[in-house]
Amino acid sequence: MDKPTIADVARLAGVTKGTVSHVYNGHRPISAATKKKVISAALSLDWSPNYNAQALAVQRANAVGIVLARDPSVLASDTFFPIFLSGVETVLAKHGVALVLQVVNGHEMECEAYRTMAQGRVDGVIVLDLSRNDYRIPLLKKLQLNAVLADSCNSSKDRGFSNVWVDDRAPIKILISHLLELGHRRIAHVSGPMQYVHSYERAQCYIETMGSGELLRTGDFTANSGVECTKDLLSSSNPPTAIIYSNDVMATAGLSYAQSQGFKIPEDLAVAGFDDDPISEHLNPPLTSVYTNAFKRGQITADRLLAEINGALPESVETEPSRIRFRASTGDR
Amino acid sequence: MDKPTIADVARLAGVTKGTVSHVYNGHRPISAATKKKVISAALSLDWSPNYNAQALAVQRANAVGIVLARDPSVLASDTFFPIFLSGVETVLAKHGVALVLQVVNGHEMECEAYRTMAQGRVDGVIVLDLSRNDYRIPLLKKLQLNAVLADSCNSSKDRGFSNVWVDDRAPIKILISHLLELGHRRIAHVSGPMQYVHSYERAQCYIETMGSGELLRTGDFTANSGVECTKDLLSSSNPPTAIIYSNDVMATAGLSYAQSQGFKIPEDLAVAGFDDDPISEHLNPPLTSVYTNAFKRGQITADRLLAEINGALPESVETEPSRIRFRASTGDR
DNA sequence: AACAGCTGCAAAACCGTTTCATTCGATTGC
DNA sequence: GCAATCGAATGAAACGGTTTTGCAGCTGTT
Repeated sequence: MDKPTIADVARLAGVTKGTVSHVYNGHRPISAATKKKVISAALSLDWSPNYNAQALAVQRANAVGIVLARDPSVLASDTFFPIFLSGVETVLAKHGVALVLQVVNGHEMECEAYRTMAQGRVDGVIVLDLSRNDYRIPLLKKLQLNAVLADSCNSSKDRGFSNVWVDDRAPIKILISHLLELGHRRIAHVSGPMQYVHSYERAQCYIETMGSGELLRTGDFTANSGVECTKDLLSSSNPPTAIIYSNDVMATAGLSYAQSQGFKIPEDLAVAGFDDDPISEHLNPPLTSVYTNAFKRGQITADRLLAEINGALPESVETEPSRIRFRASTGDR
Repeated sequence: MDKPTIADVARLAGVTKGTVSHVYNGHRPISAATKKKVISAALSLDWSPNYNAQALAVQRANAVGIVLARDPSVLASDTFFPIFLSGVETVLAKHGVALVLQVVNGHEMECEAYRTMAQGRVDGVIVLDLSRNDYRIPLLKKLQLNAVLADSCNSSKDRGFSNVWVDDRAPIKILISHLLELGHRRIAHVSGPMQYVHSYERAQCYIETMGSGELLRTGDFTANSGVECTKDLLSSSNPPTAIIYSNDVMATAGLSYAQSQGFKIPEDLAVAGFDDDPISEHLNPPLTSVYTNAFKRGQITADRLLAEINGALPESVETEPSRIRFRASTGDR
């Protein structure tokens, strides 16, 4: 009734545990005859190697971790993460590696999560939502944990970790110049929290390109903050004619608010988002957004992490540039 | 430089490994003096027990699993799951239990995922997206895996697993009677795939309450299918004046499509969704939807699973009934 | 003073697998 | 025909903890 062990298989096959092990991992040549005996014994007992024992013996968990420090409602409206995750999983599945996911709130719990992961639970972690001067970097180094950072610029030269980055400035520049061509002069930006590298890079690029931060508002990626920032911008004495939001949830909420106040989109106000939520092209009007290829980034990130776990050196790799999906909310198509 | 082991701690404290172990798990009384020695030794070495070794010894992984068989884009637009997950994690974190998540595509990979989880990687699983006559139920029984099902009706009397269920019929009934009161007579329903219990229950209740399935269309929870079903319904010779969708993504896409065709919402068409996506109340018009309290359901589900892992018997528990958030898309507020 | 009953720790066995040094037997080369 | 070689299997020692057993040294009772 109890789960059979390798010893049971060995006994039934008339060989030793070591031989059974070698049959299954191919680290030593085994004669065809014994191989057959062992396999049929294992099959008849319905045996498969115990994960924890294996992990203990080879000192490898065959798992990687992701720690998310996010509020549930922010988590819910982020469409980047689940698609990124799918990409990660396609790669992990191919190598029989599991993903352990921890959603935490607060600095304390976050550190704790990394710490327990470092106790042999995972072989490495993927670090998302990178902050400028992220405190996790020294922590991870101290824990001697393999890690790959998902970054928004090539800032990790000397950090000793791999990073898989995408240029978050380029799409902002393109969006702005496109809006300028359409005749817009007062272009606003609703950013995410500035501690995040992605929010910061986008906002910084916006300021540099526009030459001013007058029409910059800082949101927090929630629908609520999208509405609040929009309200603030539109009620000013010299309101913008276009707003670029740092994600689609804020853009959608802002757009809907503007509509409810009688603004015609895009005639009175052009709107663009970021991350291209699958729903965005089905809104009314369809929302212009930046497609960041989250799936592929997930795959590349996982690939790098596995490589590093297998001994490769840290490396900085740039992923495919984001592309802009121009739609009716900016007057396109 | 290498990670310290329990033996290092024992040596430094001048005791044996067993004593160190007892200090940390309290299975035997230890004198205050030794306890102090051991703890200070552990602290100075920065030791903490190795996860795999512990798991092997106590035959418990201290982890639970979730396998999701979903297409990335469906995963991305599902807001139920991330919030449910947050609820699960709050409970797990409190008990130091990790979550291993596997996103798979296809029956084959799904079985494989459950199988590897059963090899000691997790102590139990949470089963989502239950199908009628779900093939996973016999599989899980065969694998002798603890499991809690997230169900949409109390159908699991004799299945031998705990289920945490919510009545998905009640909100449909309320929605329909509300729409009837508002004068609607032709009320349509866009469901999810009928193999899922939740989709089936909602659709079945819809048919029973309306007395006909004439205005029932089957979608797949994607924005695209929301548009297609809506197009089909609105282009019929006797179109509905109200549509209830089985999730908010389809509802939002359908609503936007109707608007783009010149329908005024809610005057020409009333629209309601399901699951109350955080963005829904910020749409234009705000979307009436069914709030299912995913966070709490996650907590309750995790609690049951942990109880069962600790020896409790399977049990069927009904969670707090869903409540309807009436908003302008149905002419409320 | 003898004996039972505690208490607190040491020692050893165990969890299920991998790995490493070794042995055994069959070939091969000279 | 004998040493050297080689492939295949063995047995024991890790891996890093937990749990059980056993023993020494007290305490307290009669």
